[in-house]
Amino acid sequence: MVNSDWLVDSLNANKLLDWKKYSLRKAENPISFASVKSRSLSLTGESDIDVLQDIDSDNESIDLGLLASQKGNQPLERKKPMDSSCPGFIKTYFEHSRLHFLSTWKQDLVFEIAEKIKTKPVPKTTNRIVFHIDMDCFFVSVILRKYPQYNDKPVVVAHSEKGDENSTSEIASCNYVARKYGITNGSFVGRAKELCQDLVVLPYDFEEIKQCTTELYNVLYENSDYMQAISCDEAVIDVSTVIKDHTPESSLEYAEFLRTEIKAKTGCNASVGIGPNPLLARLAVNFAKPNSKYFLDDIESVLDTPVGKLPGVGYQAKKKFASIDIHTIKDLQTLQVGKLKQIFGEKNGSAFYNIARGIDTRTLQNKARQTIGSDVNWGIRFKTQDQLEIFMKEFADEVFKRMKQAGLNCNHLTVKLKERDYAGEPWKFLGCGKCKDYSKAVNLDRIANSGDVIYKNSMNIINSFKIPVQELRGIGLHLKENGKVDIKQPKLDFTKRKPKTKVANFKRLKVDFPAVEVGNIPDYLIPSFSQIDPQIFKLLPKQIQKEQEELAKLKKKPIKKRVESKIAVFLDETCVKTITGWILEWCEMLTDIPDTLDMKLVIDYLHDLVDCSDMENCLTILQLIRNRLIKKNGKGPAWKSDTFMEIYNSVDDFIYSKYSNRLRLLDLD
DNA sequence: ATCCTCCCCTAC
DNA sequence: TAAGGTAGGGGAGGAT
Ligand SMILES: Nc1ccn([C@H]2C[C@H](O)[C@@H](COP(=O)(O)OP(=O)(O)OP(=O)(O)O)O2)c(=O)n1
Ligand SMILES: [Mg+2]
Ligand SMILES: [Mg+2]
Repeated sequence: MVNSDWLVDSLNANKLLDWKKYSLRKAENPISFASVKSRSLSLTGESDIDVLQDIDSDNESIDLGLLASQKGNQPLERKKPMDSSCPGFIKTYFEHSRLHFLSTWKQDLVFEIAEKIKTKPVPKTTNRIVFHIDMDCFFVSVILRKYPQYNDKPVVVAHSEKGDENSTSEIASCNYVARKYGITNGSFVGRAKELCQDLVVLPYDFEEIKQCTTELYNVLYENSDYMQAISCDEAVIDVSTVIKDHTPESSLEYAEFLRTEIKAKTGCNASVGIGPNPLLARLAVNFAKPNSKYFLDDIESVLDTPVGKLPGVGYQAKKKFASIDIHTIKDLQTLQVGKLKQIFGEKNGSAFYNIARGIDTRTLQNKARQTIGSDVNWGIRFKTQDQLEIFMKEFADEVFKRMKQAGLNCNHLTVKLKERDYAGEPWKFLGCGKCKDYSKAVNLDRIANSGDVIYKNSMNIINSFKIPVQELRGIGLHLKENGKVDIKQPKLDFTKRKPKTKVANFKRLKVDFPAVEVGNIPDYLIPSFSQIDPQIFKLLPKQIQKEQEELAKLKKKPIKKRVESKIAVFLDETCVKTITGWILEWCEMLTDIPDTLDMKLVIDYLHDLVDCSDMENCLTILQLIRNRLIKKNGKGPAWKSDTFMEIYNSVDDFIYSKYSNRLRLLDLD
């Protein structure tokens, strides 16, 4: 029941358009799929957009961003809207984002069911009876319990309190009365108000919703053989043995029993689709709604169903089908596999082929998540780099927090960016509008062990795109475990490069830590001194040798810390400080051109800092080295300045190779 | 051929 | 005012 209006809107003018013009434009310039590739979609005639954009860049953008800066006009001023340039934005944003709740709830449910279900036997895969249960207009049903006077009114749930005519607030859920007016989940309040003057807009009640979900899930879990969590208002259950007699009547009767239970526990209506597999059960629930049940054991009985109703057929696929004159399941059945694959690709092609025939062999599963990430594509407005950095610090901390919570040890970071691709303000209040999308990933070379590691790497990636901060409209941070990457020795000491460490070892980290074989702590976990190449060790200045031996004794402690936190701690500031100390002592002790191996160690270390995006420390150390090797007045032995320049140039080259940025000597001041 | 990176699409 | 998130599947096209 998802509506794609906003997507179309955002791809278009990104402006607050008069609704009538809006509808006209849509009617006159239908989207043509055939000619364009999705990346460069220009959906309507350019001239229209330009004209309309001009109209409101005059009256709207002035209106929106009014700051309370003028001193004289306190009563009249409008507050600056809370956007990403305000510290603390992230928190408020996620507290109010229904889609954030939807996603996190889903993850929680999948996790909970996955744990609980281990005690139940895995059902057979033949002769199944599968129920797909979905609450009717869930968010609305929940809030209507508090407002029974609106039961028979057209009702939606949205943030818009006043529900005024040009509200760009999105409707999370609308009841079936409202649907008669053409309102759908995902439409905008303003538009919905136009379609229906009497529309009642009610607020979210996330607490109550969560409560209902718990009740729903309890009923389903207790009364089924097996279960797959789908969302906060939806689940699939296997009832093949619960229902003894595999007749439609028995199934329907059992469905009615579940619906009654759910109604009793939640006060809300559930609908049930019944089928021999999850696909047909899913299709059946469409026919069951609202407030009923439907038995569907053969796709042939619903061949008139529009292809758009099929799972996996969304906005884009629907357009593709329309463009080749395929409208119903029956139409779809006429297409050969080859044709489908040609249009939708290998996998999707054969998926659609099977769906059209009601074929679905999937079993019910609650798969553990593999990635964790977050996106903010609303309210992203920066004027300065500082604002961006403050935001990113909060964002990185948030994502790191979630990573810990999820129990993942991620070593791979993806940053997603949206860059404004229109003039002025977008159509939706603080929306991202039509954007160019970018993403870039890095291997962290270590498990992300602090918000700071994520922050630094993110900033490097963001900066490498060279998008003016004012143009940013969306930011995403995503983490995963990249088992294919060789986990290198944390290279923050003067250690010889460690040969590749096997993935298997890395994987054990989170499950069975620290039970690693060989009777040793795995060496990729510890900046280990025992593994320093003895030859290199000998070459180190005496002072350093001694310190290393001392430090080696301390090294066992961090392990405990890791066990507790379940997160590997590879580096911390004290570690960097210690090594910086060694380097500086070494600088001061020099009496002649340094040993090449010592040079290499120092340079490697600085490269490592660059590698883990710790530019700050890298530059600081460079600066400290320079201060020790080059006098302010420029005098001093040539070999000293040569030594510094060799280090400096090497680091500069390395940074350039990685980020296409040149250091300037000025940066060190 | 197969893999990798940067996307795009879908569902709720 | 308004809160357009998130995870997984998969494809295009270049690298290997
Ligand atoms: N674009 C959307 C779609 C859904 N939801 C939320 C609100 C819905 O109530 C809930 C469940 O989604 P459904 O697709 O099941 O839709 P409803 O339950 O609202 O209606 P239906 O009776 O069609 O299931 O998810 C949302 O916030 N935004
Ligand atoms: Mg529902
Ligand atoms: Mg649902």
